[in-house]
Amino acid sequence: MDIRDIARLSGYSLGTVSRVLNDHPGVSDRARERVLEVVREVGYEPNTNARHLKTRNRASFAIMVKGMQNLLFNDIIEKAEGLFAEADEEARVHFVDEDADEVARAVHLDRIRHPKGFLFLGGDPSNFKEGFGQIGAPCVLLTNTAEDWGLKGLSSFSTDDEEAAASVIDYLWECGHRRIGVLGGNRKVSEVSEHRLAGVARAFSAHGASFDSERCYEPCRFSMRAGYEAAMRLLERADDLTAIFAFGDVIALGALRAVTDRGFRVPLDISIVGFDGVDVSQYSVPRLTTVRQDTGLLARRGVEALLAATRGEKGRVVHESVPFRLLRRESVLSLLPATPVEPEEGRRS
Amino acid sequence: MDIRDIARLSGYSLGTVSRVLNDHPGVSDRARERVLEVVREVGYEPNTNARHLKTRNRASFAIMVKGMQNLLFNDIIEKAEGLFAEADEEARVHFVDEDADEVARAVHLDRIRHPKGFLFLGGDPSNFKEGFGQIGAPCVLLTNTAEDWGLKGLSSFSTDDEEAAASVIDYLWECGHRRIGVLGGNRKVSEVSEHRLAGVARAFSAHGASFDSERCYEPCRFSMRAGYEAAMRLLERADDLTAIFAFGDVIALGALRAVTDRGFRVPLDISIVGFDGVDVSQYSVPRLTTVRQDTGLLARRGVEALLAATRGEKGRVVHESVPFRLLRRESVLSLLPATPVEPEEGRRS
DNA sequence: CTGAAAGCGCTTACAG
DNA sequence: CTGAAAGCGCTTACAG
Repeated sequence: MDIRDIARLSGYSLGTVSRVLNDHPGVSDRARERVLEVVREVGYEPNTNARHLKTRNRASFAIMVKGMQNLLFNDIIEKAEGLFAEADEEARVHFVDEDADEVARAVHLDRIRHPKGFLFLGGDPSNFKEGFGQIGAPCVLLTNTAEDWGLKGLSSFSTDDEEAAASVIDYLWECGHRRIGVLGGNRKVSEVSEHRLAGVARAFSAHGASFDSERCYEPCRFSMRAGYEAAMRLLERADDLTAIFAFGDVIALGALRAVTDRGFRVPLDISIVGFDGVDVSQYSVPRLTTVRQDTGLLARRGVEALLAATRGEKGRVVHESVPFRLLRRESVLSLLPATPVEPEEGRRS
Repeated sequence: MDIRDIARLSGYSLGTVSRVLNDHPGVSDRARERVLEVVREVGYEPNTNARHLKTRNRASFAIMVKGMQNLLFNDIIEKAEGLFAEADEEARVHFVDEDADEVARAVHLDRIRHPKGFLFLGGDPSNFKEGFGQIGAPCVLLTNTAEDWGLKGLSSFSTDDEEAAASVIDYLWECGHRRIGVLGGNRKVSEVSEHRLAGVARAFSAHGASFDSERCYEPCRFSMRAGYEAAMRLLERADDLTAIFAFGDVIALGALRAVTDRGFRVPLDISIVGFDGVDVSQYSVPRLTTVRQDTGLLARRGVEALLAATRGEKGRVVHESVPFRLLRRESVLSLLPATPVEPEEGRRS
């Protein structure tokens, strides 16, 4: 069943049928009605391969997701897909392994599929610096800022990681914590952890202390298993910690389990703070204190920017951060008396 | 940059280039080498639209996923994608809302994209009965059995839901539980819950009791939030339960939180059993006792069957169940003394 | 082993 | 408003 059949069945020519199908002007109402009637009757659907071959009109959008374990991305995917659908655009999600080269994949896709644009969920700066130039389609990066990458044509929307991480440390500090361990990410491949680490260090200095990353920071991938193992390693060499700050909720949840297995209670013995604010974090026991990234806004701004770019609106490249919120739930214990006797002492290390 | 350019650059004809690209026989080594050299040099990639237009060779496989919240599917997707990749096949995942019509989506995709085949993760029998006949491409269903649907050409691989559910009840029974609540699914749209409920009822009868589904069963979707709310409703009308069996780990995790919020301890006051054996279930506090579905095997059998079907190996339709395992972890308390005085009493209700 | 040619199912100037 | 024709980038008999 192809367009030729419809032409024959409707009594109109191939060109007219095509025009009706594409909602082009210059078709009589009678022709339009007749053609649509036939189309409906036989359940005809145009062959997209042929259509795209001809129009060179990019097929759809590609959502490149770095890692399948990171629940934060799940939230964003869900929302972004909805937004694309609203705009009547197709979007296809491609999962790439956390260690794989998402940009190389995109370059390849760009060549063989010609997507309208790419929405990256997470990204490794070195991959981008290496291969980004080869992507022709518009691109937007989410959850990472590409501000300092010096890449033409790559907008990014993210949480201010440094600020957010600093606010976590400030909060823990307020609660009386001084010996704080940090978990997650990989300084070499992910600027996210680099930025968050910078925030941690900054907050420590602001309180007149300094963060010993050698001893108190343990990198790991964004999965529960990795968080579990990393927490174990951390606890091994630093068993005097009173709090752990994980750079992802999934990591925090793994750490929660590890801490428990080591015989500590959360938050009684050790407090835990996560990052992301994914759904699971509010169902854990205890509920996880965490930084909520605004996935809805992230998705919205990203999709809008991408759509605008493909429509040729030559908006300049923008690097925007969306507001975050510290969700104070149950996994952090205040080490201070309920009503501090001398509040100003709080700052002392 | 198209195949014509390669022909010109290599000094061979269009046909020869195409043959090299497709690894067809009847090309001299010299020609092959020369063409590949040029291809490499200019980084040429064939246009898949054009290729598929011509070959009528379906583009790729489609993985239709029912619901984005069900972590069980995440596991299977990850594994299935790996398997497709190994077989050098492209696979594309389509998330469809838990309440949406996955078959209608597939029918549409089948028409416009001509995928080589569909791998369904979860499925609603009424949707299948309605629309399945309109799908031309081979299909395989995972995690649900389609044995009784009477559909030609639909193979399925699943866990024996009835058996597995019965084994959970047996286990709880052994542990001395009699007042057991059940959570999850929707009898009307999902046979999965229907089968599991049948297993529950069967096990109850086997123990000389009967399951009061009116009072002790509460349906819900497969998400933590839904599990949380359903558990709350269940506890509202049946506060004497000593155990809850949830038809999904995500539901169980939501229930765990709800039970905790109602002031009960798990497993001290209420035991909880999940279903699926997803990763998260081993990181919760307490670790979740659950039925592990063998996602690796499910994915493998499913992908193999689908691949075979597209290769025209007219294997007959098969409905297979893969082995499950009851993972006894920490969320179930035995109500019996460590060494029962009269073991044969265990069967009494 | 290689080339010239037809055709996959569409869209879109170009005439009329 | 409508039709006939060219062409999108490829594959594949068919000759040679």
